[in-house]
Amino acid sequence: MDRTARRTENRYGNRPTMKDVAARAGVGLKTVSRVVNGEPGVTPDTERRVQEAIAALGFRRNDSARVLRKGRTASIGLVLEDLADPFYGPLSRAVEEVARAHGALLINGSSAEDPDREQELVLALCARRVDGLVVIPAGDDHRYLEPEIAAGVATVFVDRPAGRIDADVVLSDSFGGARDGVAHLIAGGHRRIGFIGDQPRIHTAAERLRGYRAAMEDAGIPVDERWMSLGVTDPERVRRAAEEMLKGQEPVTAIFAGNNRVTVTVVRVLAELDRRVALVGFDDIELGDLLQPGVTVVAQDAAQLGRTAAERLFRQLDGATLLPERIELPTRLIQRGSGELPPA
Amino acid sequence: MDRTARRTENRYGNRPTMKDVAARAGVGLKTVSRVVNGEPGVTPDTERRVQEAIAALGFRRNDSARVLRKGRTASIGLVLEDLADPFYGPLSRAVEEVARAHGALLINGSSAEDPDREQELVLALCARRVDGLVVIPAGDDHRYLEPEIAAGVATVFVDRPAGRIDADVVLSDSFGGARDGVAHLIAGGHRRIGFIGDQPRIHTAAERLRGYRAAMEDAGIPVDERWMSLGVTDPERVRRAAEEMLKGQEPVTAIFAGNNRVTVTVVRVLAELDRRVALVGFDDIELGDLLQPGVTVVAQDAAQLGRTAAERLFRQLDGATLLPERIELPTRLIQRGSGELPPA
DNA sequence: CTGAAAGCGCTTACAG
DNA sequence: CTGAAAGCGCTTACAG
Repeated sequence: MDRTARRTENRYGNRPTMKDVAARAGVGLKTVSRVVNGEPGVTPDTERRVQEAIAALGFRRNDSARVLRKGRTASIGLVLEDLADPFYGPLSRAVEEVARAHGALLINGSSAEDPDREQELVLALCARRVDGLVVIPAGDDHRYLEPEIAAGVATVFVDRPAGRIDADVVLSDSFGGARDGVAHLIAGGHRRIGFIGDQPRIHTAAERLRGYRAAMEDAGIPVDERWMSLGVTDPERVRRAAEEMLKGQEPVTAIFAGNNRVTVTVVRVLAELDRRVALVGFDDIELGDLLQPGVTVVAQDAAQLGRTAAERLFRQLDGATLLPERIELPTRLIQRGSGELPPA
Repeated sequence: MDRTARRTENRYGNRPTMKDVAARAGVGLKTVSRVVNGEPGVTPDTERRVQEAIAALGFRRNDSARVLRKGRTASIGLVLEDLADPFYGPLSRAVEEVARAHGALLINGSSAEDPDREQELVLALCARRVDGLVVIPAGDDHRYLEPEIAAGVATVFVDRPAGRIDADVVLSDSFGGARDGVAHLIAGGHRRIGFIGDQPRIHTAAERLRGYRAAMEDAGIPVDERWMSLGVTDPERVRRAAEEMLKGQEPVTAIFAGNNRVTVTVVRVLAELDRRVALVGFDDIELGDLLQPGVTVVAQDAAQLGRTAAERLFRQLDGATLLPERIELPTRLIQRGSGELPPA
């Protein structure tokens, strides 16, 4: 190998380039490019010489350079709240599968529910010139994305709509799902029903609360302010909220949990109780069917959410001129026991 | 919105470049570069003019071009088996956090436990010139990575070692963890203990089986071949395997489940049974403490696995000349009831 | 069938 | 303090 003194201190660690391959094979640069990209118009003999040089040098095309020239990076960005939240697992995988089918790589990052961090991450992805973005927004003002979208970055929001810009969004029917779940509890005879949800600035949390209120109102049940608690979903806060509604003279007899994180903690709190309290949770949870009682949930299809968003993204990229659309997926009530417990 | 005729057929959608900014501000290209990168040696007045031009044009630096020139992409690749598997959630997040602390983005992809797909993905990442790779390998021959590593791509394997190359690896003590878990069952009086694990070609599966055998041998218990079942971890296969060991004259009285996927299915099978069968699972599972009985597990720290690997990766990138190392993290037996059930 | 030249949008190395 | 030239490793547009 004569690669030692080739370049001074190495970029990309001294990798051979098409130029090196061309020199070794005794052909022009463009011929190497043709062979590497499988373009026609190279005689078998020339091709063989080039292939040999490629193998001997261990050449691998630098897609960074290719991207610069071609203008598309064949990569998309996925910004979500927390890579470790089980809700995003199937969603991420679905996005990845669609991306893969379109030959694109997935750049993944978490906003940690922080609008500034979301923006920082999104703009970093734009600076890398991802072809498109799938965003589960943390913030409520996405005007910072306008120049990017105008410049051609395909963008689809998932799970929550964009703020102050008009963009595609794919979401679950949070309002309807919560309303149905709460109506189910009411149908079971409950009147004092608690709602524990995420921070009210988060669209899904607000929508689910709205669904809760609608179901209560439909049934003519006045809502006590103490039955509703919105805030961060860490176990301590949720635990306090649940305990608060469960004590006193007139405790709630049922709880609607606003998402999977809340449900898990409420299940823990209820397990410690000496009386039975009904529970319906938004989002399905693993093993929820094997608890005693099984956890009744309003399930949403996270994979379908991701798939729909990613497919929409690639339709944008394929040049379809689409007007921004709002796609809402239905939820499904799964009865497993906890939501069918009668009032104490 | 005027998104209809938004794109012509342009590259990067007609974005302004540093050249455009320079022209508008009436300065040289290099001055724009200085301002954009916060380099010193620009008078306040010049800087202001450039900033105005940047704002007016909506300029955003193209990191693709920057990368080509600088030689480092400030991105790392993470290849795992399945983005949707809860085991990888905390691991991914830990890798992301370390990457973020080092100013790098994370490109994420699944191998679906297919060696060819792993290689394809890894090489695609190398073609994008990621600075480093964190790989949970699906295959057992990674010689294809040799030229990449020689060219300077930092590489750390996680959860399973690399095959046929000498590379850093961070893993949990699968052998010791499984041995301890099985020894715990034996200490509880069990002698007919089943082992259901992943495909034997997967390192962790083989190691855990070895741990099972070691514990049995230490206790002087001859192992019946029918007590061991290795294969894919889809629910159908695991269910059949469990049912097989649980029937007949001399059924197993306890099962050791080789990973979280297996545990979840075995829990389901045991829940349908009219007799109590003990269970210890490798990997912790959410809500495992709330089942009846609670699921005893050999827990590994997935986040720590990811964090350790990523930190090691960046130490490589920071130029430390490190010999390939094998870092093994301890596991922890968590008793919750299922592993303490006596033999029938 | 083949290749030299120009260019993608930046940074580097250098000169003023 | 400022900027023109060269170059990163490819592809595009063109000419032979």
